[in-house]
Amino acid sequence: MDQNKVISYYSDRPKILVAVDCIIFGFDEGELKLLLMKKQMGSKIGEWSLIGSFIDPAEDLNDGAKRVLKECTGLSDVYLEQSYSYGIVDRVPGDRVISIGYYALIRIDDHDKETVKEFGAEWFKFNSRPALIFDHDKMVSDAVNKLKRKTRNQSLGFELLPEKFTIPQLRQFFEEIYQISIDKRNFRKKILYMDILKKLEEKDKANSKKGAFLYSFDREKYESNPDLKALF
Amino acid sequence: MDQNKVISYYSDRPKILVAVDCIIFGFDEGELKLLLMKKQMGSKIGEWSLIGSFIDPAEDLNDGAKRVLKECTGLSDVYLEQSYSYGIVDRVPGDRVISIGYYALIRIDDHDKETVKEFGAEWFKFNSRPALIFDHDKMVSDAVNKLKRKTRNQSLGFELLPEKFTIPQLRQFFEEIYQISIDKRNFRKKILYMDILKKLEEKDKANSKKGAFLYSFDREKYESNPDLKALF
DNA sequence: ACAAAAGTGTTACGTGTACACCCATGA
DNA sequence: TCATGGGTGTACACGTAACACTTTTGT
Repeated sequence: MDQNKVISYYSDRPKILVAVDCIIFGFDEGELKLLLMKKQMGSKIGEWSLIGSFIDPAEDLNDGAKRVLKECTGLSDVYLEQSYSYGIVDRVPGDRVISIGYYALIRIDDHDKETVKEFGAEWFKFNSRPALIFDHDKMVSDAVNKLKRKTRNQSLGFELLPEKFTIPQLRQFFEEIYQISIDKRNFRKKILYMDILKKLEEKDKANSKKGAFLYSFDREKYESNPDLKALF
Repeated sequence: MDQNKVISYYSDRPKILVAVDCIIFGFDEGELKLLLMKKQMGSKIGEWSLIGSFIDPAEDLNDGAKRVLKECTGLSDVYLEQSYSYGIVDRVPGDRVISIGYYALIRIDDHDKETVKEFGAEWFKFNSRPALIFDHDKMVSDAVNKLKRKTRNQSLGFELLPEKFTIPQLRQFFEEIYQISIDKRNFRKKILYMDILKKLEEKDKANSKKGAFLYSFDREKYESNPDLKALF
């Protein structure tokens, strides 16, 4: 028996269309945002949808999601994670398409606004986004739930914020994601106690005359103490 | 424009084989167990593998996973949840197969031992399971991580335990899943305080002369207080 | 009578939460 | 000088963790 030869055993089995859809989050002007586009082909042309693509048989799932992200934002080094797979037979009318959802977190400042525009994509405030085609609304809500869990247990929030941010900004970020209000004294106390922020010498005076000190996320310190559980 | 007609738009796109693989957990004799089978077709015949199947284009993903579970255990009303999707191009040598992992929790007492035997499946202690084919070991470790998280935040443990169980058994269950030891006084105090267990009049004398009272999970009470976070 | 597991309470400590005032600055 | 957001400290309540002895009963 030739154990090392690689043969196809399943070439006769029925195959299925596989797609990835990206739930792309951003954070800007104190609000959670979502990148969407108008559907340009197939059914439901002109309606709003997540940004996705079919997967080529020669392409890894993850690579497919990265490709989509690169195509529509120009970015390639962003936080990207698989969220959930959607496999109801008639989720896309007329074709059997399984879709794997990926959610991405990007700093809105960083990305290439031209690419987005050319691509026909648009940023929406999360709380006033349009209804989406197919099961994409479900995909979004699943992804935002993962985002909530992850921003709480891991350092994920920092992927959405700019490199330099103030503590009030960071607090606002959590307040927005969770739709709650957080005591500013306790928040500052805890986040500084965690010792995962680097205080910079600069101040950001965009929001007040006094100005708030800027901080940056200290990834090294974080690695040795990855527990953000009790922030609020 | 005929908006209601359902047409196939993507029939020319390349398709991919899609499979589901089930990570089936049980709990018995104080130990976490895993149901595995010897591969019977394709490559790697005779090596241990998760129990899976290809998905038919006319079958929902979830239904495929349910079908697999029914075929190998005879059970259809069990806890079953999607865990993660695996899509590296060469994960299965010779064919492009995307696999969606599902993990199931079953009460070992309940299931049909004959069906399992006929199917060629076998229960392994989690800690002394054999190496698995392809990326199935990764699938198992991803699933057990989800299991840990879920048994902590939700009531999931009760899906693995028998209908009636003692408090020492329940504690042993958590100790096994997390590989830690838990103070029995504190554990009892907390779990009873949560008020999600019904105390029965029977005792289980299997493990001691004195006997331990049996309890059952009170799903109704749980629904109104689904917070198990602080058990240990 | 003894071995083996079940069952029970109290205390010390740390963490979370609530809360009000001063500071710096630009207009 | 005043309006605005930034920044600070303390007291109390609560939950967690540590810990040792008694009870029951089959052999």
